[in-house]
Amino acid sequence: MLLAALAARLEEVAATSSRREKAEVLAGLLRQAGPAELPVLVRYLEGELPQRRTGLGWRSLAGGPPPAAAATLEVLDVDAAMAAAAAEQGPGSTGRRRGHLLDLMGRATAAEQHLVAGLVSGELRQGAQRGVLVEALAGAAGVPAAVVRRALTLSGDVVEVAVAALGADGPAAARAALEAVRLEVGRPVSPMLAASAPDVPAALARTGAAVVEWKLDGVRVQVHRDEGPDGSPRVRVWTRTLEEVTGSLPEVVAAVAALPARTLVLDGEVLLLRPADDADEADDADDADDGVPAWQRRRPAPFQETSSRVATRGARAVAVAAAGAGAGDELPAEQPAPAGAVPGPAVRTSPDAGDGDGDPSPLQLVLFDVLHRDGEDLLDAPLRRRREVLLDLAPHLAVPGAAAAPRADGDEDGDDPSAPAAALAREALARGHEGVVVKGAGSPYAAGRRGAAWVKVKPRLTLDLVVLAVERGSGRRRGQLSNLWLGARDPEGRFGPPGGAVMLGKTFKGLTDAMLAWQTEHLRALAVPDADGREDGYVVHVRPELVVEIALDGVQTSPRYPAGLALRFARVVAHRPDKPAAEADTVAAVEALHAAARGLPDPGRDPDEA
DNA sequence: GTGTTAGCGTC
DNA sequence: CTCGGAT
DNA sequence: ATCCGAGGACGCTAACAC
Repeated sequence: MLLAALAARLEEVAATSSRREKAEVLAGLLRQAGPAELPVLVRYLEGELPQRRTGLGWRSLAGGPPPAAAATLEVLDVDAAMAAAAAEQGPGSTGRRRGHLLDLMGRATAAEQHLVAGLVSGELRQGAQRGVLVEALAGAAGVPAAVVRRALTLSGDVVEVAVAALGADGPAAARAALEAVRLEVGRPVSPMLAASAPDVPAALARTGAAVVEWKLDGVRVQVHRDEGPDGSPRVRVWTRTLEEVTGSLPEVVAAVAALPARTLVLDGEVLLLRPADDADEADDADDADDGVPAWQRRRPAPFQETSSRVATRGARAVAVAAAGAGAGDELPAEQPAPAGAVPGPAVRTSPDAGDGDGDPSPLQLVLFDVLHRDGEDLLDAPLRRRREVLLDLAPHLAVPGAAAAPRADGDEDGDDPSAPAAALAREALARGHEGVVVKGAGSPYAAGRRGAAWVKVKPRLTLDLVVLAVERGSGRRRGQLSNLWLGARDPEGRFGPPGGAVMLGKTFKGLTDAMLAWQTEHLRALAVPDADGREDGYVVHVRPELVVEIALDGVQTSPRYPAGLALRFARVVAHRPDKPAAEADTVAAVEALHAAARGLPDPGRDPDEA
C-alpha cells in the first residue's frame, strides 16, 4: 500500500466528525492491506507506531527536509525507518535516529510528511483511535463490533485481533476466530475501569447493591502466575496500559509466587506505605488486636514516591526492593524477601523513600480482584464470588475495609442504607487514602470498560486562585486563550514581591466553550507585555486580577514551582470576576491542604492554640 | 565527572 | 489522571 | 454510553553538553 494512499484516506477521516464515516474509511483500508502490512497498518490507523519507544518525538521533527514531489513511499518503508530508529542505542544514537527519520521525510510528499509527523509525535488527531478502529475492524471482517471488542479486551493486542478478524476466510470464519480468543495466563487483559461520582449515595444509586473498597493512591497492576516446565511459579506483572513491569517489582513477583495456587490472574494496586510507627495512631490501643491487618494501619506515602519506585527498573529495582523488604512490620506471607536478591553495600535507596529519614519502605501489593484461578475463568462471575475466591486465596492481601453496602434504594427500617459505605469512605480518608470505589456486587469483570459497575468517589477540594497568564490553545482550541497559569496570593512576599502571587500550576480543564470564549475576551483585556515587550507570544501574561475557582484532588510537592507545591488534577469550576484578587486564597492555605493530606499539623497554625 | 533534556511512563 | 463536546 | 482530544504534575532513563 502506498503511503500517499493511506495519507489521503486519513485526511478524509480527520475531515469528518462522524465516527461511522471514519470507521467506514478505515475499514476500506483494512480490506486492502496485505498480510505483511496489516500489523503495521492497524497501529497507524489508531494513530500509533508499532514500536512502543522509538526515541523520536516532536523535538526531532523540527527542521525537516522539504517534501518530495512524487509519492513513492510504501507503508512498510515507514515501518522500516521506525524500526531502524528504535533499534539505535548508545552514543550518537540520537543523531542516527534522527537520520532515519529525516531520510524518510526527504522521500515523503507534504501529505505523507504530515502523517509521519503525526505518528512520530503521537498527535495525529484524526478523531480515530482504538474505539473507531474496533468498529472498522468489525466492518472490514463483517462481524458485530461487540465480537471484536470482546476479543480485544481479552487479548489486549489489536494486531492479534486484527489478524484473527481479517486473516480468516469470510465473516463466519472471522467470527469463529474472534470468539476463540479467550483469557490466557501470561497475556494481559484490559483492566476494568471506574466511572466517578461526587459522593457515596450517588455512586450507590448507580451500582445498586455494592461492595465498597478503599481507593488507594498507587499504581494499578495486573499480575499473572503460571508454572514453568519444572513446576516453579512464573510471575509477570503489567500496568494499566499493559506495559510490563515485572522487572521493576520483585516484591510483587515474590508475593504472588507465594500464593497457594497454580495459575492466577490478579488485579490490584501497588503503593508505598509509611512504617507503622510513623503514623499518629499510637494512642489507639485497640489497633493491634482488632483484626485489622498491619498494613491497613499504615499511612500511604505520597504518590510521587510510589511512582518513583515503580518506575525504577532493572538491577536498581531489585536493590531498592531488597533494601525495603526488611523495613516493614508485615508478616512473611505478605511480603517475602525477593528470591535471589542480594542487598549489597552499594544499594542506593530512592532519595524520596522514607520521608528523608533514610529508611526505605516496602512496596505493598494490595489485590482487589481475581480474573482466573487454576484453570477457571472468573471474568463473568459476579464480584461477590470473585471476592470470595480472592479472600480464600490471599486473606492478608485483600483490599482494606471492604464494606458490603445494601441496596441504595432498599430501605427497610428507615436507616440510611449508604451509612456503612459513607463511614468506610471517611475512614479511608482519615487514613490518608484517596477515597473509595463502589462496586456492584453482582457485576462481572468488564475488562476495558468504564461502565457503571465500578464508581470511584474522591473528595473535591477547591481554591480561589489568581490567573497570572494564559497559553494559546491548539487544535480544537486554536485561536482561544486556553491554558491558565494559576497562582495563590503571597501577602508576605515569601516567594516574590510582597502582595504578589506565587504560581502553583496550570489548567485548561473544566472549561465549556462559553467559558473559553469568555476568558479569551476578558484575558485579552488584561494582557501585559512580556519580557520582550510583546503580547502576541505563546504565553500571554496578564495583570493578576481575574480570580478563578479551581477544583483539585490535592496538593503535591513540586521541584519546579517556587513555593515547592503544585496542584494535582486542577480544573476550572467557575470564573469569579466578582471577586477581587485581594480575596483570593493564600499560599498558606495551600500549604495547609498539603499538610492535612499528609496527616501533619497545619504548618501555618500555632500548635498551642485550640 | 556533573547537570540538562527529550521521551515515555504513572496518576 | 479530568473534563466537555460530539456521536 | 462511548469515544475523543484538550492538556495537567511528576519521576526514571539514556544521551547530550559542558
